[in-house]
Amino acid sequence: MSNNYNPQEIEPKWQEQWEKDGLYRATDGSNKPKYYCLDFFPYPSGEGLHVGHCRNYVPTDVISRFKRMKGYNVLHPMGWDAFGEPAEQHAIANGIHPRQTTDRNTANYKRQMRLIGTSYDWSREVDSSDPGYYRWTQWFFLLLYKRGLAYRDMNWQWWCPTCQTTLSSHEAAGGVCWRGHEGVTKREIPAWYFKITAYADELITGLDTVDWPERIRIMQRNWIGRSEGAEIQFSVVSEQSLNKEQIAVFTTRPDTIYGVTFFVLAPEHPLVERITTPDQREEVQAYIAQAMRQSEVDRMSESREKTGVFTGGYVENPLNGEHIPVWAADYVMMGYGTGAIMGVPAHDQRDFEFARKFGLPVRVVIAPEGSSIEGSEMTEAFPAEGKMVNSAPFNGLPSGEALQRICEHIESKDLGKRTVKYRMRDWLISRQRYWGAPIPIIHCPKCGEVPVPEDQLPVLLPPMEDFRPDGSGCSPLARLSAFVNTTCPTCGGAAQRETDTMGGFACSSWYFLRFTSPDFQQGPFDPARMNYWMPVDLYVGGAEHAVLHLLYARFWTKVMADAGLVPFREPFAKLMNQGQLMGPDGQRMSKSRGNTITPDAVVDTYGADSLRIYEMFMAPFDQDVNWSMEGINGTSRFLEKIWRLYTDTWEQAGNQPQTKDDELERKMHQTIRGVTERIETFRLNTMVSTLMEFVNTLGDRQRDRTWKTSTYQQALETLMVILAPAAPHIVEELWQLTGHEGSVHQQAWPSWDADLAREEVIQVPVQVNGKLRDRVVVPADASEEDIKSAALASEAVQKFLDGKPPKKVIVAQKKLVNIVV
RNA sequence: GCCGGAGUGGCGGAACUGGCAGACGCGCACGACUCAAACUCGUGUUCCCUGACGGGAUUGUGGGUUCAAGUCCCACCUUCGGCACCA
Repeated sequence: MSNNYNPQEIEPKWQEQWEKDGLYRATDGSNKPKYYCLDFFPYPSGEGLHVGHCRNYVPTDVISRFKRMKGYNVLHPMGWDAFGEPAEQHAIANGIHPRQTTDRNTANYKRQMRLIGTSYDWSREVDSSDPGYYRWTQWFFLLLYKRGLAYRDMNWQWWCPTCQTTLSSHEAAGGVCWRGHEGVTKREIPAWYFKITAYADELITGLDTVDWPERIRIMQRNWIGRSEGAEIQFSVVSEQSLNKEQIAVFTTRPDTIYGVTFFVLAPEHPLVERITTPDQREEVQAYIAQAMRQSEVDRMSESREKTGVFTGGYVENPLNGEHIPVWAADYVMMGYGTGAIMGVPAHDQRDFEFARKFGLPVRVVIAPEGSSIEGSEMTEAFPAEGKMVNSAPFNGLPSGEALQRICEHIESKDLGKRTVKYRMRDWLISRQRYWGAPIPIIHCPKCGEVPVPEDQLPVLLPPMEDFRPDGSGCSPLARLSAFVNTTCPTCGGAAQRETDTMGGFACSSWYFLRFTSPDFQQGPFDPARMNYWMPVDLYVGGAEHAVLHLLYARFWTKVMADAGLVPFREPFAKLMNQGQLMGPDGQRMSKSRGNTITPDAVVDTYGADSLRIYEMFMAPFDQDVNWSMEGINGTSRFLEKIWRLYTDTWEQAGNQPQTKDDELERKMHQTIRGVTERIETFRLNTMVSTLMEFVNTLGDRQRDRTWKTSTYQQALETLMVILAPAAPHIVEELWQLTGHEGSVHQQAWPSWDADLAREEVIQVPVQVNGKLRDRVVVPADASEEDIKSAALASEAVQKFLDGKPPKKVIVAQKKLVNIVV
């Protein structure tokens, strides 16, 4: 046992052996407790993995290995989110079919994941672009359709001219498509939607039942954007007093209704046309034309200066009968609420800016407690609560109470009602692209929309030579008459297939279920196995999916629960987000910046175990950190030190008489405790430093030549086992070299003895007036009284007492003594 | 603007419920080994004063609570992320 540590030799050897032995297979129907540890479904890009991705895969692997040793039946699967625009875009750019590039990329990802020693159960690998998989994605589409949660609508859509496709509002956030292309615009196209808004409330309340980072839960709540308020009907003032046209506004502040001094319609609002008076027509039309020319993005980014135009029309305030001028202005959005607002400049900052710009009156109806304000003198709106003024029957009430009273009044007079609005829109699922799961719908001239019968699934994505989008607003599939032309499943007449495909987030909204039974043919998953494994116990991935995938998957799960398919309403019990790993230059790693560090390069120089340990050691799991090439030297040295420890001392350590080393034994139990607790709480950086301290202690024994004890040998045995999750290869090799049978990864995790871990003597710091002056050493079982007298007896302490009697002596839980003079 | 996280040595970071600030590692300096270097090992390494003993200061800034504050409270600064005319 004298060869050198050579990770490049031993790592592939063990990876192959583990694979052959099926060491990481999850067992269905075992009576062990289960643990489902899942990584976010990766999209296999052509660039392959860089060390930043390992920040996700290494920790989940450590947890999985640890849980197995703790006696759990662990499901730790991996698969590919293979459909989607990026694969197709790449294929178009390089003239290779996405099937080929996808297969090549997944093979590369898999190779790299093996390279870093992950323990995935590859027998459960799934690929969302495989017909055996997307058959069930289509099946779920039909489930949603049958439950009234999928519908086709003609509407203005977000459109990315680069991707030549429509986008969901989530994917178009900020005017930049989620692939990073700027210039997202709107286009009127029929498209399919999922009615996620039907679950808006439960998507908020469900967040209270899961163990997720607060940050993500807040982001989801904000995204859904629930606001309570009232819809209030204003009637249009017109010559013909019969048949007064009603126009509703949504407001969260019905208490400010007496402060309405103008009324605003979104430029797209259908009423604008009708309410505009002849003398204002020209001006209004010019304004609308100008507003419509700008994309919604420009309208938002321009934000500051308000614009608008008076229509010449008036509406009547339903509470006090006042006639209020109606304006059209683009700070009101057609897509939210009713597309119309009541302008209350005194109590809303946006309305205030608008009023000041156009010289509209500002009427205060809520005064701050104990003072008064004057509309003409205000420099900003007063949005807070206060006391009602200028509000006829409600004057003097606190505004919060007035809000309720006004709502009651409005409801009793049938002028409106309390409602809840959400910022979140329905989920646009149509993509006018090739590389996705075809939407399983047939358009029949006689029967209308007809779902493809389940026994005819999957609707196969047909092979195509040229699948470039043509800008027609239709998917390239529309050019394939053999695909499009079919017969209606209901009437048997000639009909056409839907040619849109589903966006990739459909595929990833249920994949975690497929892993429980990837071979199942009678449904998307085997109910028995799904019941055993689900929900996911630990879900780990980047925070960038906070409102996309994580919201969609929760939505689908709730639909499945309502359909009786699954017995839970939240799929991911615990979620964690790894911190980002930046390049050495502090920039996000990317090929174009040239700062990418690949696991291949690192494994080649240092080995996978060094990489794994460094990934954990460099920073807390959820913290952003820069890669450092010097830093990894340290973890590499750590493993070499361990290797030498065994090669130098193992053989003789095994032949020692039964001599004990109490201090080392204590350190060993403390280490087992430390490592166990730190893995369980995901503090993997300090788990590594705990192991380093232990190895340093063993190194001290070797150097001092005090290592020839049976305790030392026990310590070496223990070290292999507790290091196994973090550095699986070196430990497996040592396990074999030290003459053990089987795999170290199948050993039981050791327990610690609290008595043996306890120190016999303790060092108690002594402070005088809060400043450290001395430390006294006392037996661990000393009473507080003993500690106190030992502290007072200290020479250094006496010096600072300067003969004066202590005013107060505090002995804090045997941890510290503070003497106050 | 609003919401959330984070500010600790030259660097990454540690400090569980308020109780020895700087664990562990990197880097650096000196020493041992070597003809020499690398590796390895040892010693030191927050800053200031001191030859030393020793002392003082110190967790972004300012205040507060407490016997005791990196940790709790208030205000502010910086920085990173999210949202951003959502009525």
